[in-house]
Amino acid sequence: MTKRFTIGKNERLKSRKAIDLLFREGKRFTISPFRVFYCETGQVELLAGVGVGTKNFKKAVDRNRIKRQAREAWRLQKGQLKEQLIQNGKGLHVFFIFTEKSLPAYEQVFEAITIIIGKLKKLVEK
RNA sequence: GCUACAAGCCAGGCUAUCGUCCCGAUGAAAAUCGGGGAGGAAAGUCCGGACAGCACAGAGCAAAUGUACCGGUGAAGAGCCGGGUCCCGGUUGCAAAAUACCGGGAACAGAUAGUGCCACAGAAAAUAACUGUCCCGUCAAAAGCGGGAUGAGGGUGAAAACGUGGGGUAAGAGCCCACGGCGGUUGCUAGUAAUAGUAAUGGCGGGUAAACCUUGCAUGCUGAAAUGCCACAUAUAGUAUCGAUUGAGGGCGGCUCGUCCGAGAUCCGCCGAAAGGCGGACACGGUACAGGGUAGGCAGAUUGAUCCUGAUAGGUAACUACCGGGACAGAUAAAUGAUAGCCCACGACAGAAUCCGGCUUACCGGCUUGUAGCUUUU
RNA sequence: UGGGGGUUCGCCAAGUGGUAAGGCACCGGGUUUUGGUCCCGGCAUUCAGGGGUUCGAAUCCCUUACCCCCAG
Repeated sequence: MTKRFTIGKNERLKSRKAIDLLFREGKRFTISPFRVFYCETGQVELLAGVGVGTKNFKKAVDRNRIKRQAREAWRLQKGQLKEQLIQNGKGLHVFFIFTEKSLPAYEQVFEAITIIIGKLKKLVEK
């Protein structure tokens, strides 16, 4: 119960192969600053990753900041989605890509992740 | 105390909760506990290395690229320190082009090795020609014409054939002389040297080498996604060629020696009377090509020419030697974040990816030291 | 990580040391009853920014900024 807000090594999308597969064959949708790729898997797991393009943000500091904000928002809100997956016996790979060109506020990112998780929950339910 | 400049240092702090990467301990595991976790520029990639692979395992020449006052320093450099020469600015002073002091700058080898270029203007942009001046001839004389001498007088221009004065001459010219300027050669003195001073000698034919170039020196090429190992995986593995001697010729970073490959010939086997023709298999190993598979892990890889600091010694200094103390992240889709509170100067530029030494650029503000100026007090 | 190229008027661009071509667009005038077409004229004081070499830089050199491309 206390370890719900984690984002450790085994909860991140790490394999290059899995990411390539996700981009090639996964489904996708766009919600304000993010484009989301997702793909259901057989094992019970929930892996996530974040990316920011060099084209929109030239400075590494800005890219790191957005990735950290997105990861923080995901960490705090993914609990319910994971419980649902465990109940249904499904797994899910998710990848976020930031598409805006200006630096966002943290609240903006947090709200966007809330909406995305709501949508993912509906998709899992089907 | 204030202002300006230069150099160096710091780069918000603390507490709580949640979260993250690495290391250690406990544990069968899950996990828990403890410790550590971006910079002065981590950046640009402008230089120099370390390290690794390939080539050569050699020598010489050429090309290409870079570089260029001298000495030192350092692993090395286009870095740093010191010195020289030239240029610019300031101060003192009646006066500072050359001379005193202070500060700043310099891609400061060569223009008498050669080639090219120098718009417009100007007679002419480097060799002359044109115009002019003077002499002679022609002619009664002048002009004109012809022959000869001469070289800066010719409005320009960024730049005009060492400058000024005198002599000299038919007219002139460094043609000669005096003073001054510039650079060459030789000698002496000082200095490690660049160079400076001085004497003699023989000159004074613009600029541009960040135009080509010449001279000296340096450099093999490619970069950690390099590279090595293990596991998985095709495949009881496809094609070509090699694993005897000589050798036209060809390749090896361009060339030569050198070295490697090599049609053909020789050799062996078969056919054939001979000439000649065909073949040198399989297996194993090497090389090249085609196709297929894998794309996980470990090493490289984070302590090294290390950095900071104190004392001593050497040195003008950069720096060096030695002794003592302290510090140093290590991921592999990639770690430092979020929330709340308090304090203050209200927080800039900005995020490691193989590692070091420099340079350059970005930067809110604060502190220290030095120099100069102004003001106050003694 | 390593390498290559570019930046000239509002847009497309030429210009390889000597007054910065040209087209489109724009502005003014003419022709026409009006508009279009056509004709004439105008439009770069800073050639991405800074510094240097040169008598003289868009051009040569150094440096900074931005943009594009390539290899794996």
